[in-house]
Amino acid sequence: MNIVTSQERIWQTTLLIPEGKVVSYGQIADLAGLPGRARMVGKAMRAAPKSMNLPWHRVLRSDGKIAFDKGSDSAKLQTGLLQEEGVVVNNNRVSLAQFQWQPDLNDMLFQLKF
DNA sequence: GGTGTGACAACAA
DNA sequence: TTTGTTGCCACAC
Repeated sequence: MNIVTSQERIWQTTLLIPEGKVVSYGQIADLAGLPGRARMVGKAMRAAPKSMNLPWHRVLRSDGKIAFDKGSDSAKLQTGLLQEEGVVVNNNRVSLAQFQWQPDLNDMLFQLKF
């Protein structure tokens, strides 16, 4: 009886993404407890109401590219929002090695700092 | 309940 | 790097 829909879990997970970081659709799905359901994430983003202030712009494809066509308005908007947060976007794509969010592990490493 | 579709991912060439 | 294929699952017909 899981009354909570998949997309609600996806939204909650998406809200956890820190500024200046990005994640892939698959990663969101994974963190939301829905491995392999990357496409559901896209649908959830589309269905998400603006009022919840969802950071959808921090969600990219697995290779770091923005999910929209380069020329589209949405892609431009997303690029702008990311750059405002300090994320560098080149030719419609982001360097995941530099900006991909690594939950918990990131904090752990930061605290340990050997 | 079959079929097509989708803000995706992994893999091959 | 780009393109084509296949797997994935929810949703609309």
